[in-house]
Amino acid sequence: MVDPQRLHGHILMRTRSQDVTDTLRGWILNGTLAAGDRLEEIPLATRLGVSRTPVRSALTALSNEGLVDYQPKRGYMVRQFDASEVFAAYEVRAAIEGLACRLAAANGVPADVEGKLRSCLAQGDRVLSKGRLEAADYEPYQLMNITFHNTIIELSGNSWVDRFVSQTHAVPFVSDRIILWHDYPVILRSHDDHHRITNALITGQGARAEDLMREHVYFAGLFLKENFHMIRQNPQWAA
Amino acid sequence: MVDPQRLHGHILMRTRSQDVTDTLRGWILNGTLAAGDRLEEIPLATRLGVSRTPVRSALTALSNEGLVDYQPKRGYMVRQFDASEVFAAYEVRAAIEGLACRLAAANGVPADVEGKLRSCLAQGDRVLSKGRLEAADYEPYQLMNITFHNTIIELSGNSWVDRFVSQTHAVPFVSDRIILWHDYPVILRSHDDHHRITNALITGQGARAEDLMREHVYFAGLFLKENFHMIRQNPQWAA
DNA sequence: CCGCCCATACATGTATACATGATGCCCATA
DNA sequence: TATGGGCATCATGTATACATGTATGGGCGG
Repeated sequence: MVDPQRLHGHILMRTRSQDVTDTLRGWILNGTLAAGDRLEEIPLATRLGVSRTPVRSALTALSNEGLVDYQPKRGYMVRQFDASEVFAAYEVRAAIEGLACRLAAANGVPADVEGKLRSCLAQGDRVLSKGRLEAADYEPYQLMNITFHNTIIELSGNSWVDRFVSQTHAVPFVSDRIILWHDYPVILRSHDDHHRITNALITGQGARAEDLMREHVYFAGLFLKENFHMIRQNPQWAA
Repeated sequence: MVDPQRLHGHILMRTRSQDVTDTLRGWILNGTLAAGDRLEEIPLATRLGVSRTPVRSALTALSNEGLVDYQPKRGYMVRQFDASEVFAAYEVRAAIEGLACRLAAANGVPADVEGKLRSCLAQGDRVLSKGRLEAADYEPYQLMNITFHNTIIELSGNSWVDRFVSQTHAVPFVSDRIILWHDYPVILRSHDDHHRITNALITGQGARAEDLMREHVYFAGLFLKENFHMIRQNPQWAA
């Protein structure tokens, strides 16, 4: 991926609007701002030490991302996502990431990408070989999982796949960054999917890779749905 | 669908920012603003008779929609979509609308929705029964086609499907609004797909409906790709 | 006592002034 | 002549003042 900071030899500026957007998105995703909270421009501007302008810009952006609801002259509100909407996002993700696998298999897997995938597999194997999960393993495993999925998406060469999957990630609870740690066998099986998907990709079995990925993502959504209420109440159980 | 103009008994205001956004989007989609054109705030503001503020707001929104490229301190540019990117959008649309069919079939088709679909079929049959296409038929056929697809998307009950398909439509040339009229047999076959899809939906054949819709949309993309250069040069051939 | 209406307070929408970084020209120098 | 640095210009980023629609609360009528 091209470094988005550099282009034409210039170091692209980072504007306050972008910073504020990222900050507010973070606050929404990590729960600092709860669903239903009103987002008032002046208090936010004061809190962030900027004027209303970048705040308004950020709210517009977040509204376009779908994270906040907007009504003219009535302001912005942190959007409420219920379980069915979150699950619906996984359904779509399953279809799109399945497509990504099919395309990736058709494109063929270059040696360096194969190495990257195998490295993800090895890392997951290492973590899971202990027969249980420890807190220290959460973050590395998350990163591995993100890398694995992103690698395939990138390999698909379809920018829309990337764009839409990114959008589904920008929703509380819908993310590879969310993993439920309390059920070791589920994670074990999930990582076994990674093995089979990699195998299918490398051997050019596009349809098989697609089916595997669809189920892989779909089940993650199903599992999340079943545990949704629990997670809402105890966000620390997910990471 | 709920009337977005009304909520809580209020008639929602329309802001200049929204008007400007819609105007500029229109100018981009209909070619008034060509790919690669720089979008400068002050000239646009002058041209539209507003200040820079709503223009900036609109440009931010269009940037989030992906219609314009943005680089901090360097401004906005109408995005260039090449043939491969346009085709990539159809690939994704095919996967998502296929999913919509599967979900719709699983949900079951209420009588009124079935009536709507059958009415679309009948209208298409009527237009095509003449054995050729006349200019006067373009717009009704387009509207029928849009209605048909939207009905299924709505029936899927998955808001993300709706959202993502809408996003792919907001790209020059990727739209049910674009139909290539010069090849009657292709349209005839396309409408035959509509018949089979409806049949599959009503009889609850989710997998069949999905496969049919995937191919239906995929082929539209393929056909567009093959004729892309022609259309670029003669936009009037598409409608 | 309840409900409606209007006035006032306030948040958001818009315009504009000011700050800052990008672009391009000019000229000095190799 | 080609190249590179510095300065002027201008578009964009931000702050703030002003305009306008919304919502709350108190008073009036039923």
